[in-house]
Amino acid sequence: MKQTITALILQAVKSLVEDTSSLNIILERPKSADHGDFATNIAMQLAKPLKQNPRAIAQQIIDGLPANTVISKVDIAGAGFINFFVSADSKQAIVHEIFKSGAAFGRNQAGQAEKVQVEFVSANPTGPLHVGHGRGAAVGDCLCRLLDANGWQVTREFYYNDAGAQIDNLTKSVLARVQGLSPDDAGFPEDGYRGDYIVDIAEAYLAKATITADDMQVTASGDVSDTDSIRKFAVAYLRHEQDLDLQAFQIKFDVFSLESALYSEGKVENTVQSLIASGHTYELDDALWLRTTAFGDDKDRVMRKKEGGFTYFVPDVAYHREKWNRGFKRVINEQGADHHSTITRVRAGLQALDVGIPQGWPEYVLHQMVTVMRGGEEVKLSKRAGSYVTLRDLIEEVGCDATRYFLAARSPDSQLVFDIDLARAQTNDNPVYYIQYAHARICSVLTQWNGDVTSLATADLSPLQSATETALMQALGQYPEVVSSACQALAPHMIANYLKELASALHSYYNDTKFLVDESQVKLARLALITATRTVLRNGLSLLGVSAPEKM
RNA sequence: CUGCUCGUAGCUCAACUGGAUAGAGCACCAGCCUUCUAAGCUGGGGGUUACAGGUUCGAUUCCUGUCGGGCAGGCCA
Repeated sequence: MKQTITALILQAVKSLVEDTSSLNIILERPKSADHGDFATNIAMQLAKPLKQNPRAIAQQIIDGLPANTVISKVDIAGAGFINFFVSADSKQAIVHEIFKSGAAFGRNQAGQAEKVQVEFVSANPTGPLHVGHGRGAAVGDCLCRLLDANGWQVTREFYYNDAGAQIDNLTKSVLARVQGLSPDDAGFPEDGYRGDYIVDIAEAYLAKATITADDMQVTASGDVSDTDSIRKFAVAYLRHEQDLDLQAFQIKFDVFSLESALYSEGKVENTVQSLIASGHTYELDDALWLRTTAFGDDKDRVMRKKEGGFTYFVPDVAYHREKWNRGFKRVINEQGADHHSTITRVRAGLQALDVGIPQGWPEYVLHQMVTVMRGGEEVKLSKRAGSYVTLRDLIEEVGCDATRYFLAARSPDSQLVFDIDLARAQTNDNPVYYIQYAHARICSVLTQWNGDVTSLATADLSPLQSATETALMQALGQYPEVVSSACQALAPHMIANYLKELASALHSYYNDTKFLVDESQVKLARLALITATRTVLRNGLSLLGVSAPEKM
């Protein structure tokens, strides 16, 4: 529809301008129904080069429009907008189209089945997942679903930082608990993790428990001085806990990558050697530096410390080189905004490898912090103090659907306030129910009709003429565009906003019009329309990973 | 101090990436169930889009500055 009208405008403009190649005809959907179904600002764009009044140009364009059956009326409005009113037939056609495509309606092939990897969550195995991880999980998973709907071949990946200082800290903390120490006792690690889950780990360790996580199985030795066993057990224990968190959130990963594997397989050392060979490093003060300033960083960064270990961004670079070598021409990292300073460093390291990795690779989607409120006060997220809201608690309190929706329905780059009392007390007022309710209402009507839904595919739609019906059909027609632009902007929240609008159009229709009327032709047309709406609600909700219940 | 980011109704958030009279939900007021689910609908009040300039036919959106919040700025991760 949009393309058809754009082509018509282009035809008309060609009679006014010789060179149309630089012209970008923008067709948008006006907010107000008075302004038609589509509008273009092309006349205003042309006003300057043609040195004419925009409204006069608009009139010339209208006069030059080829004959067609799509447009029923054209207006000039405001400073020179051209408003197009689409004929009723053309609007109704969307219903048939949805019946034809079904679950595939809204999907496109823009990605051309190319590989894309999305890394998200990637929490350190030092504690259960909290709300902040939940936001990353919800946004990341929706991004994957969006990319899939846009024809990409998606790999979901979780990266474990299971090497380094924080794991040492975890080990020390568990060791202290195993030896019967409490955080207030002398000898408990100063920066140790104080949460109760450390006690759970210690008890399981002493009970010689066996833990299965992803691809590994670990049995505790129970030896109170065996730090190596404690380390392995603690990491496995927490990975298992995180698996359960993700399971409760209905998120599955295709690949788990381990930082420790990068070391044991020599890939970190390899990357360092490559960087040295490329000539972008130098020795200073007994340390090895990478000249990241050559790639846009504000200062050079240490790679190998004086004492010998590598700094954290070195394995990060090695890891991303691996991603590149695995054939991902497109990689998206979904992370908390507190990691933004690593972006420059990782990209600089990859550039310095001189292996043809593009400058803006990988892409990043950063989400801002989640502030948790309880009892009108902010709950500080402190892993050390052990005072924080776990993702699993949240899911148990407000449900998986509501939690996912709440965390994905907002633009990632604005801060999010998660009021636990509100989410718990007003479960029924959560916007997700508004959308699901629309779906359940449609299901209920169809159940009472008790006819063959597939037969509606060929229903005569000409009775659909009212304002609420027109508004609903227009909303349905927008869905494919929303799927496309949400993917381009890497903005899953656009889907959530769209679904709210679609649900609103359905509820208005429901209250305004009775569907199960005596007159058969009218009844079938209306049922066809709401069935098409149900399909789009389902398709949209599935992009968010939210269920579409038939009863509520 | 420097960089990134955000600032929209009392609160939580939108605004199709520069469009027309800035929209929803909570909360407040007034209506709508003998009719398909009232977890809904209709109407009303509530705004100098933090502030000051600039760019242009047109700015919540882009640029500059100021103020305010968040996050970074380790040979920590």
